[in-house]
Amino acid sequence: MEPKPVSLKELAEHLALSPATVSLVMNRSPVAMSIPAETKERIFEAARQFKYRPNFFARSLRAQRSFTIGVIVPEVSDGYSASVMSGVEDHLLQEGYFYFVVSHRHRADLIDEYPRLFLERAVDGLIAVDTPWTLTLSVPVVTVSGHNQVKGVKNIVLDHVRAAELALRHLSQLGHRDIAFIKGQEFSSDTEIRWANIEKAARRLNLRICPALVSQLEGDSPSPELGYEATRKLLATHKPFTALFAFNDISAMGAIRALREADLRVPDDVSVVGFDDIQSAAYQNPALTTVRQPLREMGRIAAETLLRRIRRSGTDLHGGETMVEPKLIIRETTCLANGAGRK
Amino acid sequence: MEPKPVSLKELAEHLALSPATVSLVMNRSPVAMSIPAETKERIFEAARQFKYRPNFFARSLRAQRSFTIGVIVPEVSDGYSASVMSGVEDHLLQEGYFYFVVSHRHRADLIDEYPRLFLERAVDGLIAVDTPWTLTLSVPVVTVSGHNQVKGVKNIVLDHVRAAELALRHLSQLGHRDIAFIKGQEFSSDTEIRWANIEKAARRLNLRICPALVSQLEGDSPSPELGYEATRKLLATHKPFTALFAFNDISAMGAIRALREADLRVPDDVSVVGFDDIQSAAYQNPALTTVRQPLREMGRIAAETLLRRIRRSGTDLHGGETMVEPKLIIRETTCLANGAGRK
DNA sequence: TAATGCTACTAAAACGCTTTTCTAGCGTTT
DNA sequence: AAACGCTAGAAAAGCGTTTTAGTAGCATTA
Repeated sequence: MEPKPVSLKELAEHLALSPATVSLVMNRSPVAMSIPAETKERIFEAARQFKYRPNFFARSLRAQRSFTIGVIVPEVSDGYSASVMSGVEDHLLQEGYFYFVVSHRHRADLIDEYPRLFLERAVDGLIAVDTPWTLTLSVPVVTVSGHNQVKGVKNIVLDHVRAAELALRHLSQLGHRDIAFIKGQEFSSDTEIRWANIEKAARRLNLRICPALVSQLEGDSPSPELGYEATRKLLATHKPFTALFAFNDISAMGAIRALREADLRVPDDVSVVGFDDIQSAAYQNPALTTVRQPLREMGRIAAETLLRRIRRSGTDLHGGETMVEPKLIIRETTCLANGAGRK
Repeated sequence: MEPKPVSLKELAEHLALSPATVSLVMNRSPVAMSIPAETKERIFEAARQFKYRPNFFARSLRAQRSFTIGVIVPEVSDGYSASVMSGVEDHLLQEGYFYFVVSHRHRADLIDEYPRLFLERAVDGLIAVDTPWTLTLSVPVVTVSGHNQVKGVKNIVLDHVRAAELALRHLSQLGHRDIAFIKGQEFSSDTEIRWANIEKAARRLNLRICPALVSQLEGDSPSPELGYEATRKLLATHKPFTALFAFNDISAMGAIRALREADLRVPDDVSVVGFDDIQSAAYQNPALTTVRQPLREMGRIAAETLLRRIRRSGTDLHGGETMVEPKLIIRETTCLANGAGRK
């Protein structure tokens, strides 16, 4: 049990100095220049001895700064958000900031309410991960995978042009022509841009996208179940395909299970490409070929960007994007398209 | 952009009342009983109109309460911690609390320092997840999977007796006698108790544990790589085994890969049992048989327990445990032991 | 008629810090 | 000797609340 904390006033009293002097010295204020080294040493020594810690609220109340930021994600226990948070944390703690986390679970009312609550808690800024963002707040905001151009809000995004290109070129080079797709949920902020770029890349590569071979994730559970369902629908059309590009690794896992249940071998009958490269992707059986997003890196960049904006508050609050590059990780779920059709 | 927030004093001025009155009414203090309903209505109306929000720091400074708790985990992006946090968050936000998260990544210095930082930030309590805990602090502490009996600290734990029993009885009933084990890392707080109970359960079931068939996770990466390495060591002994009980699902995934590479089929040649039942366990290929921990539930219980303690601060701060029950989830990685040996 | 009680509020302290402005005492310059 | 400048620190305001202890004015009671 730590002893009852000592206040600045008590410390000053013990030193026979005024609180002002002690505060000035402790904060290494330029005003304390004229205080002789000997006195300063006495103060530091006493602070050490009594384990003096400035009261956080008193300090924040004065300074109107909390050294706290808010992070809003769809769901903490989702691997995507968690990876980003890990990067955010890296940078933030190192800079003396703490952060609050909230999960909105795609409920529109919470997406609206939580930023307000953050503001009430006087956060110095906030980071929205994979969350549709439309507000301009009185504190800096940075998004990860936000695609709205909101005044003053900076988006950290993946280079989706390149991501689509990487995946489709890979499949195309393996000889795949009949490619099925699983799009993300409506509410997922990457869904739209990702799909638009897939269409563009397909056109460039002369691949035809068959509408019957496009399925979509539905529901907001972060489990592979959704990919499983989406793939069952694809299978139900009885339209043959030799490759499947899933919205993320989680849904790719569900897809593989659905394919297996339909007696289709992966990759021999159907090649599968995931997205994200989460931890367990490499340890799937077979190991998942996927487009890696540098999620942790994106979190770190978001945190850096946010702190920079907090520090030079006022200046350069123009929005815009910072792009990071995807990388194709080829593992075992893709191979040459053999005879085209099946069944 | 929200308008500049209005203070209590300004609001009072506008109403031609004193700040005290407004505060009393806003907080529904019993002292405000004598204020006529009409005046109260005026106050509420003005508050609504000006979007009055009490300044968080000023309030906390006065009340010495922050409505914030600290959560310390080994690593946010690890599925185990994330699931627990999800449960913690559920309860906390609903009760008007926010929480800070920090990851110590098994660095002893951080395990020491972060609680101090939390205290500086004036958290009302804290939750330690899968983290060795020895401190008695001035605020309530609850652990998830902590096994030290620390004065005043409540541990939320799994019923490890039953967990070991469930897994070993299952394997035993399938005819397995040569069972290999992967223990957790030294630093993982469940490692010791889990292993002790496995030994006990084995004795009860008349299973002999061969020391050569006991491997251990090493390193602090949260990836399946560690289970892969541990299994390679097991394989290197050339001692035959027909079943493997891994420390968690992640390491089970690595184990399965190592077995496959050694041309061993799962489950035909070796049955594998995991632990935790993380999201993707059901979607492994083959789907993982595992001992489910109700992680989210444990998080919720931890949060509830903590808030209860914060509220009746002072009373009943005795430690002790709250136990939750595991459940065996039988999927596809276990089957009857065929001919005993192999190779 | 004086004491009592109620109603509808207010005054003021306190929470613990930061920061600007001020000052007493001393030595130095002109 | 008056003016100035420096050193070493102190005083005090202010951040925005909460809360305890009043109090002015009126009606009721003894």
